[in-house]
Amino acid sequence: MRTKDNPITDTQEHMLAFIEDYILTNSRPPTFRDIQRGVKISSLSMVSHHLDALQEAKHIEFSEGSSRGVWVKGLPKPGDFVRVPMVGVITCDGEHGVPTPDADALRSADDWIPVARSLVGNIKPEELYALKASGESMVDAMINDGDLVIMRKSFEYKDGGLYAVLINGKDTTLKRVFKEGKRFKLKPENPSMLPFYVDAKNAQLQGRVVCVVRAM
Amino acid sequence: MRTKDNPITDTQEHMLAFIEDYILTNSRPPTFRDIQRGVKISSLSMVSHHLDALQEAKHIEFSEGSSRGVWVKGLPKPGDFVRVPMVGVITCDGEHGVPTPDADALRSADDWIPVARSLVGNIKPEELYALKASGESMVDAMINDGDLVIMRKSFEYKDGGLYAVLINGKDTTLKRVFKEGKRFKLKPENPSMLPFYVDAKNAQLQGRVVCVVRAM
DNA sequence: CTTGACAGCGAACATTCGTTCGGTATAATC
DNA sequence: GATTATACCGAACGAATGTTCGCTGTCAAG
Repeated sequence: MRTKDNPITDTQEHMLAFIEDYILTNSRPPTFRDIQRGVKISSLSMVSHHLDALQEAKHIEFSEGSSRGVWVKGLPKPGDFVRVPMVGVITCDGEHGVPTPDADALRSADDWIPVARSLVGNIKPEELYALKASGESMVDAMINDGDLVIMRKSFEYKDGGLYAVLINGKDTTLKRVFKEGKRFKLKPENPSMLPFYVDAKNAQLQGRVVCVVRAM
Repeated sequence: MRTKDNPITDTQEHMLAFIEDYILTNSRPPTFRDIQRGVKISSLSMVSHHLDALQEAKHIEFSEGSSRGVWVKGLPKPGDFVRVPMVGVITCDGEHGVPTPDADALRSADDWIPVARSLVGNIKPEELYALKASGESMVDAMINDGDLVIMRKSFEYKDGGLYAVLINGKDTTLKRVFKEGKRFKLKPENPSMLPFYVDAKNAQLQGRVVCVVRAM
């Protein structure tokens, strides 16, 4: 952490590491006395003094308020993320019922996927939900079996976009969608599968793909 | 937020929203008096009373310590994420120099991508860095132009994995790698491109792809 | 050796913060 | 109307927390 621009002592480096660790563990900043105990600093005024030095060196910052106001710069903040409820699995190949979750279902979801806000922009969290993609039908759209797909419930329709489509009010599938007159063309993005068509009145676009995440 | 299991009053709902908003804004929990001011609660003891009710209803939780110990359940915590430094662009098609960042470069990176820890497992943050993929050569490996690729610096080599390969000590490219005798086969995952070969002693595997993220 | 600068120490202080408790208003019950 | 229960208020208390300040030790310059 020590750079030529901002030389800090070993003790201050230890303090920095302790504060970071404390925040990561306890989800709130430590008090001065927590730091004193944790880094074995003899005097409380020394803690204050070293914190001043660390602030001078731009390694930490303080909140206006008084207690527990220290923060390690660059550490992820709760506001950097959106909790996206993991709602279920969506089959790309076949059609299975994955209803759009209503507000209550979203709130009571057990699985949450934290997604960086920078990935989804300024969308309200209630607008988002996550599905695990199943099947091979979207491989040409770069969506693989097992990928996590972040969906947005409301959107402007754009021809050729990726949508979760509810068909006949009971089956949902992930497809690339084109509007052709009064019907939708649902196109699996896999050369071995053929597109199929549904009447617009029987198809409901439940969500639009805004983000794809794949662990390997 | 109100459910049949845990009915809470309107005031308590407001408190919950306020606390969540406060944490998201200030990166630390509010004090009782912050809540009192924010939700316009007449008495401090009422704040305490309502917080008890909210804890009873399993909507919030308290830390052991005393001050600023309230947390809204389910809210993302700093420890849920790893900061991954955004190091640069890696070309899939051609070869361009993207050195593996050393520890100092990682620490001083300006761009950080927060990645859910659940995606990268228990890897130490220092092991990770992020690159933006450029080019079309990996489309069959589900990596598209513009995708964010999370790399791990140390790894067990597995034949056929995706790696950032440093060639002749100066050019780096993202390829699927196979070992064939004393040389590596670097295979672009694009049917229109041919694999090519480099001597193992001239190729260094800098990192392995552990996660791919794509905003749409 | 003396002096001065400075880091470090520890106690004391002022503010913040969570908790408690007696009193008051409101409303339902008898 | 009297009684009881409940919600509510506000002040006060004690523990916590950040800040300050005088004292001590160390070490180098004079």
